[in-house]
Amino acid sequence: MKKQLVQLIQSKINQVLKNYGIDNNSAIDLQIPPDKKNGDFSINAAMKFAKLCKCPPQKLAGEIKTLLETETQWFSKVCIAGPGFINMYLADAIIEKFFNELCQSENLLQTNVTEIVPTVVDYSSVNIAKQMHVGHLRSTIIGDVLARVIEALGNPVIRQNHLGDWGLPMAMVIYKAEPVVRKAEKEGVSLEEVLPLASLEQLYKAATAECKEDSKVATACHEYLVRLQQGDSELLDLWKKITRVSMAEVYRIYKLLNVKLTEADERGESFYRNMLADTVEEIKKSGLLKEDEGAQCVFLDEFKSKEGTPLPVIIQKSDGGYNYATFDLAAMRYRTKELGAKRIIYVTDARQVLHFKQVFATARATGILADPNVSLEHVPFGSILGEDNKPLKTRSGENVKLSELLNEAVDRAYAVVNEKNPKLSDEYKKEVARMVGIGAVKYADLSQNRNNDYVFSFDRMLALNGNTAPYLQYAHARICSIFRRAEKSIDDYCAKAIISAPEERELMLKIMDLKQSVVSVATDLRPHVLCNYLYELSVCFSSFYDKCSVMNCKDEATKASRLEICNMTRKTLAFGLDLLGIEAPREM
RNA sequence: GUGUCUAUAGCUCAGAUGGAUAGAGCACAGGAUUCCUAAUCCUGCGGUCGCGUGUUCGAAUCACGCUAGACACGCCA
Repeated sequence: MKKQLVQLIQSKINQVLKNYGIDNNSAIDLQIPPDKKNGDFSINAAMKFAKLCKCPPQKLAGEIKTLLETETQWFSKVCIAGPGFINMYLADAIIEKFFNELCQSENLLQTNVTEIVPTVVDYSSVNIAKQMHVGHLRSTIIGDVLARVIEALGNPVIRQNHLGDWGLPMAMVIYKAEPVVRKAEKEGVSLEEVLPLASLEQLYKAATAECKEDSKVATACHEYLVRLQQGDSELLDLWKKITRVSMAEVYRIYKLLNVKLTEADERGESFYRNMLADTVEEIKKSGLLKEDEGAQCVFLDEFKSKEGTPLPVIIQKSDGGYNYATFDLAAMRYRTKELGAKRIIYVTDARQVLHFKQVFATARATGILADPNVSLEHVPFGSILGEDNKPLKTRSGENVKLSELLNEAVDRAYAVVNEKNPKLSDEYKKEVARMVGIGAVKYADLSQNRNNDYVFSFDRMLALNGNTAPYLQYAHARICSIFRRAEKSIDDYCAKAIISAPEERELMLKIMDLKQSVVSVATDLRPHVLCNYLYELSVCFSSFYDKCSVMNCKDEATKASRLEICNMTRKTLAFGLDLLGIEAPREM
């Protein structure tokens, strides 16, 4: 509806501007006035163009208004307010018309794909032999939402999990784990049993400590690294086993989090290990590679450190090894060349902004991108803080394990479900607790502008009121409850929607506004815009629920219409929540 | 030292690309249930948009300066 409306208004404005000899090409911004009394939509074009036309904004607004008023099937009222705003009140019939069209549509987004952009989303990026902790939460869930949203708009999305699965830390773990693996093999015990991720992490920590104290261990680990890099088959075999054991646990958490990453998306650092030398060669061809203090570096003018000294991007270390910049460059080359990416999105914490600025600039300057027009976008996010406003840690100063945090959320959610709806079966309560608890953690994160740090609080995220997952889920469950009462199938209900109350009208308009927020998330990569929309939708629904009874509605046509409005609300909510990777129970 | 980000109601936060009287939730005060889940709804209270200068018909939003905080700045990722 909005698209047609914009076109209509645009043509009217252009008609007026033509009289002033102005050819307008800029798009108008159709706004929703903050106060509903000022209409359904408003434009400020008269003020914008007043200067160009050398004409007072009020006069210009009047001329536009006169033209708009002729469109009686669209508007019930058009008026001028304030310094020259044009406020438009839609006719109920036009809302009904477009709403019913949406009801018939297969796709809630009514996408007509014009431009397909193959997109790589690089997120989660867990490390092998380390348990997931809070630090992994944001990348994992924000990246997952972005991938889902961009995909929903019709673009092919390639998820990439850039695992930390190579280098010295891995050599150290292999060094320590080798005897354990051998023993298990001899005894025929499953590796996951004797060497779960937690104990792998212990081995890594032990190795780090030993390397510091004992230079023999450090040397041994370094030898393992060299053997690994040379492709020693025994060590590669161990490496592979450790990776699988480690990732098995990660996938348990992905599943709990409802995150779509799979083994097919794994492209860790190890994947690029044989492309690094080539990448360096390619960079060398650009003539930008310079040796400095023994390391191979690229210096770019836009990056200066203190006192204006140049800031390098280190491509190859003085010992011949590579570090993360080179892996990222090799990955960019692979993604543009082999995966055909036109857009690459990196979801990492805000501390890496400089790194990505440098790596992006290096990639463009050295010409290693197969497609120089590829859009490279870093999506930074702030930290999760504890009550003390410092990065969230346990009392002993350790990182908080993600599995423990999620378990606590589910436990707390269970307590609430148990209190609020004790009649449910225990099995179902557990199911609801999982959806609500996990949903709450995810929603609390996603609903915040990702740029900022936020303080983690179970109490706030599990609140039943306000902008929280349980509030949205409750709205969804209430709708399902109505359909159970009405004994109608919620999955294929269909009726004509008509407006008989202001709450219905507002809810219908809100439902039709879904696409705008989804498009905004795909463009600006800020999931909280969608959260905000879903919250407002739920508020509209709750208000409707209160004022417009469905079951006690005597008029059959109105009742059927309200059921349809409920149906569309539920579909929209469920769809939006699914884009956020959050499940919505039908009863809670 | 240089750079990036942040500062909006008592608290937690929306308001990017300039527009109407700056919005929500929590908290606080009051009200609503013979009726679909009250896990709800409605009303009220609450603001020098960190400070200052500038640009503009118009600034929370843009520019410059200042203050406070977080983070980053060569061989970790």
